[in-house]
Amino acid sequence: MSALAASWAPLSPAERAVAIEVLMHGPLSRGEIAKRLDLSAGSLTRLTKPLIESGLLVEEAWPNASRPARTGGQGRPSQPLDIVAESRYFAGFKITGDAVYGVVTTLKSEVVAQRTRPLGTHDPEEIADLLDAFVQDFSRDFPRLAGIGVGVGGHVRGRSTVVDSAFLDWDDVPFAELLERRTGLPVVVENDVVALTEAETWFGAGRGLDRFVVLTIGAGIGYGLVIGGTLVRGAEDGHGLGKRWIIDPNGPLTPDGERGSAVALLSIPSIRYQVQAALGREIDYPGILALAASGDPVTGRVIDEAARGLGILVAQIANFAMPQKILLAGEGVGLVDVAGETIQRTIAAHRHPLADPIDLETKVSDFNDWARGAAVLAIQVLVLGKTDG
Amino acid sequence: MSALAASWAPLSPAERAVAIEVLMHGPLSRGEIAKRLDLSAGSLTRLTKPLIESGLLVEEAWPNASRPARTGGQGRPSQPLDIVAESRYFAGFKITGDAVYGVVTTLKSEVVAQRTRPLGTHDPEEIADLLDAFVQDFSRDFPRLAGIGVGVGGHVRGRSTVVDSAFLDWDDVPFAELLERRTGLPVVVENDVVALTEAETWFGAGRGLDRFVVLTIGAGIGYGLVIGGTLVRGAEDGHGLGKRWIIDPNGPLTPDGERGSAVALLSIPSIRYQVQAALGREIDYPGILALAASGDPVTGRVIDEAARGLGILVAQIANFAMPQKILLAGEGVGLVDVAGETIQRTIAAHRHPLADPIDLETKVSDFNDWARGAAVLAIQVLVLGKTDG
DNA sequence: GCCGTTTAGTTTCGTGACGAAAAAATAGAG
DNA sequence: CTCTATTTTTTCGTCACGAAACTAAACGGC
Repeated sequence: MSALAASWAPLSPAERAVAIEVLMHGPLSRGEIAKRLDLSAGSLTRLTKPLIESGLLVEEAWPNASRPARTGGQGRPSQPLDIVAESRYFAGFKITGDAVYGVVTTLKSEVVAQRTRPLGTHDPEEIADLLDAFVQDFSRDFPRLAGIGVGVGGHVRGRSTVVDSAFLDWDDVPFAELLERRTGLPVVVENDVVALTEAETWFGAGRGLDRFVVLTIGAGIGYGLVIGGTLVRGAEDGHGLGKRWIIDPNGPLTPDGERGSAVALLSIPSIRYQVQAALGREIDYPGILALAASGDPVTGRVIDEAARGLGILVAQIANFAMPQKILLAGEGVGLVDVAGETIQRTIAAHRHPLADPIDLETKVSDFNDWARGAAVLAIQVLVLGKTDG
Repeated sequence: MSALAASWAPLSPAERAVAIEVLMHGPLSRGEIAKRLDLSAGSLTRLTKPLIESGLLVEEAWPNASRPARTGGQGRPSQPLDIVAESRYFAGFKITGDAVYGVVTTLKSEVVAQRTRPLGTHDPEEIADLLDAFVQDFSRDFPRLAGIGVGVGGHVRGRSTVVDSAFLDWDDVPFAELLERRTGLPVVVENDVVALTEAETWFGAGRGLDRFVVLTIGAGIGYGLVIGGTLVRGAEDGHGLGKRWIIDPNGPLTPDGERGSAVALLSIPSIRYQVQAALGREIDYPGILALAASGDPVTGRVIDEAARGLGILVAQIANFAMPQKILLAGEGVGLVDVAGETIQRTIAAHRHPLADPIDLETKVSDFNDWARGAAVLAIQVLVLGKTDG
């Protein structure tokens, strides 16, 4: 069984399309898949056979005794196919400057285990050792680990090499190779925002949407644009777009980012920097939000400015990309709870009153969600052979 | 010959890809096309044969006596193929509220004739009659007219029906049908900005670029975004995006567009409205630009505000879409000549100093360029069977 | 309970697009 | 004139696909 599952043949383009369709849109009968992919019924018999034999798909089994209420029609009942979520497990990691976050997910991207460890070093070899230890650990519970995805803040080339990463101080580190040598498993390395956006597009808030934007607020500002269901790749991925994204030329100046940039206004370190400079003492981000919510004027001013900046950013994105949905994610979205009204008011001021309202979703995400995003990348690349990017 | 050329079989997807490759990237040998499209040499022999027989392509003939200097190599010389530009002619029209602009182009989108006529009515039937007269006229000089493209400001459905057009006061007019009935030629109707953007992507400033933006300034503001070499279509096409595009919530209020919107700041009617209100007399757009250039303070203030608005707009587009090039087109680009410095300064203020400089191209375009864009759409749809959109 | 009806899925067969490889064409070099 | 290099053509085998006939599995009417 494990040996059989291990020998998944590389999928043909048509098989891949079938697998993705089932993975993204739940159980589907052959006929339904045929309609969606514009193929003949005969082709679907042909395409699904090897996928079922290899264990990637199963015919959905009804409870032996009674079937679910028929949908009314007569005729032979359709036979929905579904992904065997547990046929393979994937490890996903998010590496920050301070810690490593690891998760194990099924093929359907459900997290079944997670673990965190602080990082005492930025040395690639040592971090690879640490991740290897994670993987060995995970392997005990999930022997059928099929691949590893790694997300880092920074620019990644060829899904394998970290070209540069400010948080880690890396420069052209072939991290996929380092980790593959240790674990013997295939490794996919990608920019963290790219990974999170892909994950949300396939399994999260952006599922099935044609146009979709992910905006992350955390140590930096991340931006992922999906058009036609596909992530738009650009040279700017992981290049600190947010540092250059000037929202207000007269805005605050902070150590990170240009004056008035998205990073300077919105990122957690910049907000802490501003508040701490004003208060004259150390305070963490949740503390700042609590202070602002309780009416503290100094903190409130900083948060208010951040909220206005976010409103402008969202309005600009909405104006240019016209996404069906904008997802705010990252560790800094608590801002929305505290200053949601200011954000909405600012958005309204920069949009036509008759323009379509923006579907703005906020997802309180932690670093494990980033790790899950990396695991989704591994699923895409390793199981389905998705190659672009 | 004419009969043969008239019977171009519909192209298969692979043939279409070959035709488009040759059309867009000049004369190419079979081997070169094979490399670009990732096909085998044998396939190229197969695919090019019917295209040559149908007269769409030719083997480039060298001057009989002497060949051009060989590229150095030995071996059988390659045989470049080229589009027969004159094998078919296309008519393109731009309909404004005041006039109809018509051109005739070759397959390579070279304009070989053009004509203008003022419009005394907005009645669809009468305008169709007028266009029919144009076509009859053009047909005398270019009997091999193969199709007609029509560009209108407004929202167009299915490349055939004008859903609404503010300038013409049309509402669900099946204009393609009206014109096809009269001329007997296939007609493609499309939003004018879409047509211009496609034309510039295929044959103009955006040729071969992956990311490209067209921003038009005229009676309104138009925005065309090309990603991955393909125009991004959205529900907003022709829906007056510029009216809602708020640049400065405290900006001027004019009859068109929302206060401080792109249209209110930049469009020709809005600029004229502002200047005329201030001067208390009628003045045309070139006159305004001349006044501003000569240092008139009243006009200068309006133009300055427009220039700053344009700078912000360009900076936002650059930040968000990261295009390799932004093309400013339309009848209102004269603004750039007069206030180029202000525009550049404003762009710089809203961009990081280290961000890649923006490749900003200005094209002084008149209505005939819009008409040419419509002809390009007809080429895409009618000859090459491009169906999306 | 048997039989038509209906819908889902399978099998068979023919077509067509493609690549691999051999062959032909066409040039320059010696 | 022959050899070699390069492009193009031809030939042939493979494979993916759709059409259509066929089988499977349900329901309802009698």
